[in-house]
Amino acid sequence: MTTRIDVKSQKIMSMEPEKRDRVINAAMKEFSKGYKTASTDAIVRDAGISKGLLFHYFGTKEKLYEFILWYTFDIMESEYFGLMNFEQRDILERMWQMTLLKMDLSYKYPALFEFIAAAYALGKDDPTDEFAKFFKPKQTDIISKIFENIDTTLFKDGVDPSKATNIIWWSMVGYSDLQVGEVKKLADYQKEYERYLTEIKDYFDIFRKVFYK
Amino acid sequence: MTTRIDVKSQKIMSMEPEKRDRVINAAMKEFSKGYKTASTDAIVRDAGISKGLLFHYFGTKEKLYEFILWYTFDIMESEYFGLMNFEQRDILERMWQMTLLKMDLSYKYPALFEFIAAAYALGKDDPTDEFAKFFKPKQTDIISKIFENIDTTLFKDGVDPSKATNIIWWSMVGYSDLQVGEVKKLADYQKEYERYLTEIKDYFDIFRKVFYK
Amino acid sequence: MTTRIDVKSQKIMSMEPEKRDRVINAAMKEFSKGYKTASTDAIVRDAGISKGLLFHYFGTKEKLYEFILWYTFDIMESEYFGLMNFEQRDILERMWQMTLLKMDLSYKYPALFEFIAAAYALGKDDPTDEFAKFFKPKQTDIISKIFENIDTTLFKDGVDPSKATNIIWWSMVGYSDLQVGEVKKLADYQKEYERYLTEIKDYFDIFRKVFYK
Amino acid sequence: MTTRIDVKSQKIMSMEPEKRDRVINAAMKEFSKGYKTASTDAIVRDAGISKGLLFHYFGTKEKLYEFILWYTFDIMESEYFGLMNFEQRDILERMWQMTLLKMDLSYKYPALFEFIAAAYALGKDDPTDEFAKFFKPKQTDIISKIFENIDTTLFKDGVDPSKATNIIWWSMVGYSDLQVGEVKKLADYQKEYERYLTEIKDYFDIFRKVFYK
DNA sequence: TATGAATGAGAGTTCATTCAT
DNA sequence: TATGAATGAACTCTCATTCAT
Repeated sequence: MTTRIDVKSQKIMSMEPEKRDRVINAAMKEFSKGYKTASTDAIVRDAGISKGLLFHYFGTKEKLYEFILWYTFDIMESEYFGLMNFEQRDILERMWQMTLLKMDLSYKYPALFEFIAAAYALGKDDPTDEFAKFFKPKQTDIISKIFENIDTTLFKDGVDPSKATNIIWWSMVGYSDLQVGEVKKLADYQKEYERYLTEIKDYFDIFRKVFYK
Repeated sequence: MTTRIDVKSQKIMSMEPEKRDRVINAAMKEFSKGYKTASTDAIVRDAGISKGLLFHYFGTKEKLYEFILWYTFDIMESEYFGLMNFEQRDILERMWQMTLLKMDLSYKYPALFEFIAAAYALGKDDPTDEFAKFFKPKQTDIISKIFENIDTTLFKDGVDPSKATNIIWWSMVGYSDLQVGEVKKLADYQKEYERYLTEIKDYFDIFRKVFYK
Repeated sequence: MTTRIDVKSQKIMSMEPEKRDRVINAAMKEFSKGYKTASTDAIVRDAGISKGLLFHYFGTKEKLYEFILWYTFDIMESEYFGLMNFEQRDILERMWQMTLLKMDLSYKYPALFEFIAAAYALGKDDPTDEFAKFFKPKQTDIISKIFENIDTTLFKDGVDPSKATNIIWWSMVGYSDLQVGEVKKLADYQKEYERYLTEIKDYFDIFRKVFYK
Repeated sequence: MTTRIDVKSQKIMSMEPEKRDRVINAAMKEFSKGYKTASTDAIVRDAGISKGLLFHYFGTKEKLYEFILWYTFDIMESEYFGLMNFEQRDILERMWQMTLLKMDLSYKYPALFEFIAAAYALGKDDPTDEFAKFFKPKQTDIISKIFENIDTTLFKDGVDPSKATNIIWWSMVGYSDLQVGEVKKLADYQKEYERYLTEIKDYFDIFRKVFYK
């Protein structure tokens, strides 16, 4: 299937929400190891449900994976890109928003970005190639929207705004990857939240200074 | 085992070089999917050897993986970091060197950087956790060496050289990831080589303009 | 491992008893061919279970073998040596008891003594060498207990009781080996039970006549 | 095949005798572990020849095993049973001869009796069932010849000569098994030779005393 | 819904056997 | 003869999936 799944209409949605969240988080965490490496046994153990129930709701491991993929995508749309204010034409302000939203999401779905990273790194591991066929381009669309309609007049003359924007983006990604590596437990994260924020702000200050008029 | 393997003294080294390269490249390519997903059947098919021979030389899938890990590391040491001129204290020049070296390596070992990326992304998938225990820190050491003893006087006042350096690094990584995604066949690569080089040079020009005095 | 396994606490003990017995008897029978020759396929076919289930309960062929080894040992302790009356100081009476107990065991576990014989003959085939390390010496201890504290005054003067005892023991073993070779099916065994008993009694009569005062 | 092999006319006999003996002894030793467990690699390593050569001479592992089986049988016929003096009607004298012959054979072919014991214990392991079909009955024939035409008048009245003979036989077997277990190295064997002989003589003295008039 | 014992196709691994040299 | 690298069928073991309860 290449078509997008309607996450809301899936069987799993009839499951009691608290239990459902356990399943989704367990699956997200386990699939961060890659599709094949992920064990359905580990998922049910972590979620505290039986093997049979998992398959009652999802049918196959592949469908479960697909569900998590689109569920993740929905979250990204509604709680990440959807919350962004694209009226803001200052790309640095726009990205600062993103940073805040991303940090909130990391807090809410601890395995979210690790899962997405694994899904990216392992396009070939994706059995249906669903990710490559639809997800990746879609993600790219959204990302390009981030770069659309920005106020290029803010940039110094002689600085290509598109390349400068890439640099800003890659730096955010790079910093964020560092963080993902460091952050393992929620507790740590809470303690470090402020420190991370300050540090990111420093980078934005640099960008403002060197790229902007 | 946490100890480094002496790649040169492995059984496989007694194999006829042309065949050996086929095996190594096939394994590198297949393991880019992640350890578990990689199929020994696919490796032997791709390398044009029998199942038995693969296991005659490597014993287990895990040992084969470990070999590729350290083989990769050796390449990186001798043909990447080892060839860098650390006398060059201008960080932009230093990174320009790296870029050229990296492009040559991509050309020689088509699956090299994809394999490394997968090994990074899937630390948990690494059965021996060899990568986490030794490889990653070692890589980090090398990377930090890249940032050592650079000429900070070249930077504009008010630009933190360490953060600026990070930005340059992340941008290179980001650009390189884009490329890895695009480049699939050797033919394409050769055609695009010049274009990539020009584009990277543009980024370096920007960095020089905005970060340097 | 050299340590003894607690047979009662093994996973297999949670299996439904009737099925468990089928598995144990099938394994005992198959391992009578020697560890390597024994096929897990044959065991599951004979026991009427699936491949997966066997490995669910035992993990590896080796652990299954080890289990059977110690299970056998437990039987021998509790249903053979444990039931002997060592108060009886007349060695011929003592061995007569043993003979009866052994015949009952053969009846209950058809492959028991064949398995033990194979385990003895193939110490080198024992992958863990468990048998050599612990089982054999232990068996020897028990056997020596059989020869302890016997009433040597019953023997004629000029007959070394220790050597006479050895002769009795070896004769029992020899006769028993003959029987094991002959007995294949339970049906036969039942028919022949009485005949065997009478014949053994004849040998004991001889021993009594020639060795005792 | 159920037919006996003519050992002398086998391809291997054209091999240089010294090398041939190395092969035969290595095979005998290795097959003492049982047919399946025995490794052709171990045999060629031990014999100091190449894999190819072994298969050049024997074709298959099974044929090698069969050869060793019949070679063993030939030895037993020509250097054991063939050397016995069946004119001697005193069963104790007859068995004393056997003991001496057997000890000499153990000395000459260190793995001979271990191999035979394994072949006996593992009739089922014998892939062709050659042993069960022909070898075992033949052996039994020879053994029964040992018990034929003996002077029963030497036995005390009231002692069944046939049963007494069995007792003597089983005792010899039992003692011999003990020895096989103990004797591992040739050096040891030489040292212990005299001691073994004396001990066996003691047993024969007992038999003479208790069974004979 | 909910369980988890049971299944079997598929993957890794071994080793007798072949064959180019 | 003699070699040993190479082969592939057969074996052990794994894990997504099913199904009786």
